[in-house]
Amino acid sequence: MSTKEKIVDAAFGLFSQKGYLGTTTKKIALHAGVSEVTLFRHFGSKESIFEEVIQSKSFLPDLKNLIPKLENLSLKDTLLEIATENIKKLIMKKGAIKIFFSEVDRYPQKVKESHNNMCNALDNTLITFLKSKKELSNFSEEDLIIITKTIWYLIFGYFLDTVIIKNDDINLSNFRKMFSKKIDFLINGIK
Amino acid sequence: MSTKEKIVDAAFGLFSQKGYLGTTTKKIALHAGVSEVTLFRHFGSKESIFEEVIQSKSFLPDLKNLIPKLENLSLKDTLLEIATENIKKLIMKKGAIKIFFSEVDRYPQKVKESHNNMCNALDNTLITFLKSKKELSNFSEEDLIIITKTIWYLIFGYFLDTVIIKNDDINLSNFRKMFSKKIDFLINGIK
DNA sequence: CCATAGTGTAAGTAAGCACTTACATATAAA
DNA sequence: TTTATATGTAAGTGCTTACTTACACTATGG
Repeated sequence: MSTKEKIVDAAFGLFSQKGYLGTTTKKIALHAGVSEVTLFRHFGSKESIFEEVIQSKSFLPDLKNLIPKLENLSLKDTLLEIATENIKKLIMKKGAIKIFFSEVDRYPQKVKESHNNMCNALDNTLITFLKSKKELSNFSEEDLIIITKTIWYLIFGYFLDTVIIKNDDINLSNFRKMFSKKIDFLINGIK
Repeated sequence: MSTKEKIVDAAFGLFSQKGYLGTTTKKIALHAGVSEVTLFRHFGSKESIFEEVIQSKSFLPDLKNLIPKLENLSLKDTLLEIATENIKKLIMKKGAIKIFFSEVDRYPQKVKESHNNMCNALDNTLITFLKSKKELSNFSEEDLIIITKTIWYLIFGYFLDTVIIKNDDINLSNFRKMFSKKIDFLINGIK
């Protein structure tokens, strides 16, 4: 791993745990296993380390790779797979998400942009996919958007509640059990 | 308003916008319209100002006041009223919620505690209420918990997405329209 | 052998921070 | 009038921070 990468990795870990202001260049250097001067020689300032971190650690969800696997599944199983895949992704990117939340006001544009990209990518892929399901063929575009948001909020709400706030680990099989029930309710209604 | 209150209010505003480390005692004093020394005479340290802020600005949702109004409504309208009431509350407490999110790692116990209290209060009131609805009499306790969480995540997810991340204002009538559809799907199913 | 690029150590700088001290002022109760 | 209480101003202390400068070391390629 190059010196630059070591620095970015260390900075990422610290920023996500302690926030931007709670992280010192000294600690970044220490965690990266380099001297503080080296850090400034590579990046010039703490600010530009942060920018590099946001750029390199932000992410787009890649539902596209998942779609082939879903062709022959029922609507319920499909949604369950999508939810599982996404919660895994969220867990992997926990650090980045924490940074986004605590630095929203420091870098409003970047955070907003990144969030919008992420959501749009997710929404579009999911909507396109839902359109192709015969069970949902009678729904309007508008309705599908609402259904998509519903599913997304269920995943995101659970993630924030459990991982970010309670800081518990997610047990994937428990998550699937829970989510499976929620989807049941959504598909069949609670009435 | 007493000097103490002025200080706590100013600190609250700044903490929620800039975070704990991003807020200086100088700025708190300035915003409160008092001198910095006065601030230390009252609280002794920045830390204890923060503690006062968390204590005085944290909140429990009070669904209880709402319940009488809900007696004669349909399940759907009931849930819609509850959601509306809660999103209003969340908006009012936006600042406190922002502080919770950005200071989770600084004060894990307090934030966790506060969050758990809030969620439990909400869950319990809502579950008790749902139990009383005849439409839901055939559901188990476990199912009702899941339904409760589903509703809560829909509200919370929307709030975070719109208010915290996008920093948009919530148009209550739009929210109700959206949420009404989501509840329709939940009650009647999407199949 | 020499030049270059990347690194380390040590020391320091200027600024900002939480917090303190000393002293003056105002108000209101005794 | 005196006294206690709450405030303000001004100055300063000690610490930490991001960032700099100067110099020495090592490895690699020509």
